[in-house]
Amino acid sequence: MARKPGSRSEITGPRLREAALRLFARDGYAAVSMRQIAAEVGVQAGALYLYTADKQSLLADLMADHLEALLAAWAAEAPRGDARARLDHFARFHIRFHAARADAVFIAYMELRNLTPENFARIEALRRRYETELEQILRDGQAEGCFAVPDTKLAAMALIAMLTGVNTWFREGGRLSLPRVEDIYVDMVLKAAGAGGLPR
Amino acid sequence: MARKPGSRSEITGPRLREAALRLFARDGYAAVSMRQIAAEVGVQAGALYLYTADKQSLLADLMADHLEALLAAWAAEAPRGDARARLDHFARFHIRFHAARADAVFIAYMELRNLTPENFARIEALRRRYETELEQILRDGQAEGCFAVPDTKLAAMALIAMLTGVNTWFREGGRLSLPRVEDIYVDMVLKAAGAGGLPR
DNA sequence: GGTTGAACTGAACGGGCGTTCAGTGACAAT
DNA sequence: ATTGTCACTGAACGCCCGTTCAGTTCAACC
Repeated sequence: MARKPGSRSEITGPRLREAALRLFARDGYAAVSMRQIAAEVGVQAGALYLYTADKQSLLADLMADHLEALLAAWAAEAPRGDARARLDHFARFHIRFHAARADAVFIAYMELRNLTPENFARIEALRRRYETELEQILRDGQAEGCFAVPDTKLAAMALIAMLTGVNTWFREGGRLSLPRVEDIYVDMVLKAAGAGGLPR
Repeated sequence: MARKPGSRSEITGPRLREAALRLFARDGYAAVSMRQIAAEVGVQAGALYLYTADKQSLLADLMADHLEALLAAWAAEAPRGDARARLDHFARFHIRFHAARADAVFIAYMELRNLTPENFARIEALRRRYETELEQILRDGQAEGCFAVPDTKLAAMALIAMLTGVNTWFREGGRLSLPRVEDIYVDMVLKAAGAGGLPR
């Protein structure tokens, strides 16, 4: 037996990426073997190398794709208006987007140290572009006088850490719905920025 | 050659733990071999098993020791006074304690999935005890009427995520001193809790 | 100074790792 | 019906893994 009946690269390729994403998120990059991934795909390990150069670039590509999708999704929303409204929008967008892709988010935050220096630089640049989006909102709000933030760079990182933290505990079907969680976090984010909370 | 001159268990034991802590933090539990740790200690791999039952409990013990030290240190500070003052104190304590033990903090947050279920339960219980400390402050402040938090449980996790995020970027000798960072974060934490910021 | 036991070595165990590659069966085009 | 190529197998490569253990050497005590 060599080629499997019905096998096609447009199917196996995506399946490889899905399996790798799920397993890397669950067990960690270093703890997952190519043979495990192959078993999940339903293929022998050697066949994976038709779809990725090696294990390292499989990880790097998953991370880069996630961050590029994040930036593209944010660019597509392109909120206008005053800084307060844009910060509200950013917080909701961040929670929603990250909740929908928990595995990719987890990998993008946990597996940075398993990247080669070149791949790390590529990924880190993407992450920084996203942070800058938030920092720009904070700077604008500071200029408009509607925020009171001691340091926009620190505040940007603090708020992103807070928002991303949702992923560590949020589970669909839990005590709170996602829109309710968004409300609560938007309230805290706006207050932390000195823009008052959500109207109650 | 068998026993090394000058070797003593009171020395090798701690050295094993220090090496494991540093290497686990830098490369991740799964990516570090017992032989690497042994080389760092200056000993053959087999000798490590005089000091730890296996690799897994080496990790679990490092994490448990860290969290127990955290709880003990917080208990020792035992702040009194109104909720606002205690929240201020908590934020400063958290940043200071975590900045001083970056490696242990990193491991305690990143290596949870490498624990056996029994060890995970042990560690998770310790972490939850710490979260409860903060939540109690928030509940007290809510009762006193000096905080305005939509959900104390979520707020506790949000604030801890924000405070722990300092460790991802803070480096001694950078743009901001640690006391200055504490001030900035205390301001954001108090505001997020609805208690106004730091007086300026 | 002989004895005891703690501290450690070095080799071995069975197994899994990432990656390569010659071979092979299934499909599409002719 | 034949051909060509695509998708995949299965075995192999050299290497490293966590852990065990018989043997060796040093330090301390009597």
